Amino acid sequence: MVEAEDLQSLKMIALLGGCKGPIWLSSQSLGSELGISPQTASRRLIALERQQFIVRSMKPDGQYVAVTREGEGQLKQEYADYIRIFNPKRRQYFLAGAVISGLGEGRYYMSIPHYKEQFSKYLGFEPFPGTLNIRLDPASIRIRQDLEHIGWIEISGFTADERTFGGVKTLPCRVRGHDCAIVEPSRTHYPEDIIEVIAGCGLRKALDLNDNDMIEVEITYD
Amino acid sequence: MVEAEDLQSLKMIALLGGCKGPIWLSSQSLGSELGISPQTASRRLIALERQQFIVRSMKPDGQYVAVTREGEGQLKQEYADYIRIFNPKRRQYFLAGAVISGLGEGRYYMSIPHYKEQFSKYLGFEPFPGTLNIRLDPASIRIRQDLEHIGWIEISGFTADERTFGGVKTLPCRVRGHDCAIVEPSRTHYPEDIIEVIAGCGLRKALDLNDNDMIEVEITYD
DNA sequence: ATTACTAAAAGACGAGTAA
DNA sequence: TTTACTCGTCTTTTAGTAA
Repeated sequence: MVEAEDLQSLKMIALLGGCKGPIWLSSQSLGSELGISPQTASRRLIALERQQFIVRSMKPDGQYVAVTREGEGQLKQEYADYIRIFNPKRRQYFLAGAVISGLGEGRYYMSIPHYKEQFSKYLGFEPFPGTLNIRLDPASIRIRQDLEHIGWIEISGFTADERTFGGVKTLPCRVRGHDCAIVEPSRTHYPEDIIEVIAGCGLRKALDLNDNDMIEVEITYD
Repeated sequence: MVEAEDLQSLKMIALLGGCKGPIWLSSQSLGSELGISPQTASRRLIALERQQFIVRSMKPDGQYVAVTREGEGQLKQEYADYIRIFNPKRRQYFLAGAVISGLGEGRYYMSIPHYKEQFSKYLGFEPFPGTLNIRLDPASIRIRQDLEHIGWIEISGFTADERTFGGVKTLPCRVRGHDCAIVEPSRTHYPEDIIEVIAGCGLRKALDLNDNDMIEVEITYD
């Protein structure tokens, strides 16, 4: 495995055109590009040459430096890693958090036929009357925020008996192999560290969950 | 500017899924991925957290780690650098070498009407009767090899007076602002550290070149 | 099992120097 | 000007330890 500093130097040489042909360098010029002393830059060049990542041609007042095939291979591997990070085939996110006791609101809404029918229609399962509430781990909060911008399913509200039932949005997900969905009111603000998950069965019982158990929620879309 | 080691660790966390959600890590597991000790891995995590490139959520037996927006920004910048290295708009290569005295062969061939006409037709200039010979710097030899695989213009040979004149291939290039072309026999093997360049005028005189002067040759294509 | 500290060992850094 | 050495210093690493 190539040293992190060597990789940094090699990348800089490539950025300066070292893959397209020999570039004119001095230890000082490379050093100032990298924010290191000429001595250290010189040592980096020696190290890269010894690993055959560059070839050098010394002149009295500097040197020609070019990236070799091996050097370019290293850089391409690195490039491939970044492609893997940023261009996954299908987008997939994870949330982690602890099971908490809800306020029973979910159960109430899930008992209302209008919502029940809509969820069945869009999610492919008839929601169990009750939600699993999860307090997100701090590390998950940013992901939760990112999820706001993807394709939630909107379920409209309605008015009945002079009472207004608000719209709800839902996002299919998986929890330990079960098809589930995150649900959330469309309009009203919701605590950003809590999610409510519904499923076709009672998750608490099916997964033998107790308060404070850690659990992961997987969201996939394309 | 982010430290090279920190970047390495951050990239590994991203590869493990840290941009898609919190991942379960221990200093030991990260250390073994990176080939460093758990102590160092722990310190790296602390450093990344202090720079706000990751958020952590400690548990008794490990930790959840997720890449923050700033951390992802750093990685994207790195990604952009690699894109710049490998996806330039138009391909461009450089060769560097020293002017040497040729054997006068070029002058002979360039005086033959058949070649002269063909070069004029394909290159857009009437070649000066003479070639500039360049001994490539060792750092350029790999680029020269890469150039074998791109689009050279083939100029056919011919037979006259019971003598066979071989085919020649040529590649347009620029030398200090002058439109030129590298020429080389199509069939016979040619020393890989020497190139012959033709132009519409006598380059030696026009550029005031003497033997051993260093010169760069620019090849651009799309 | 963890994390993260302290302290000794190893290694990297840059000033100075020679070619 | 270069490159690349030596050398003293400082940083980083890892082993050991405690929580």
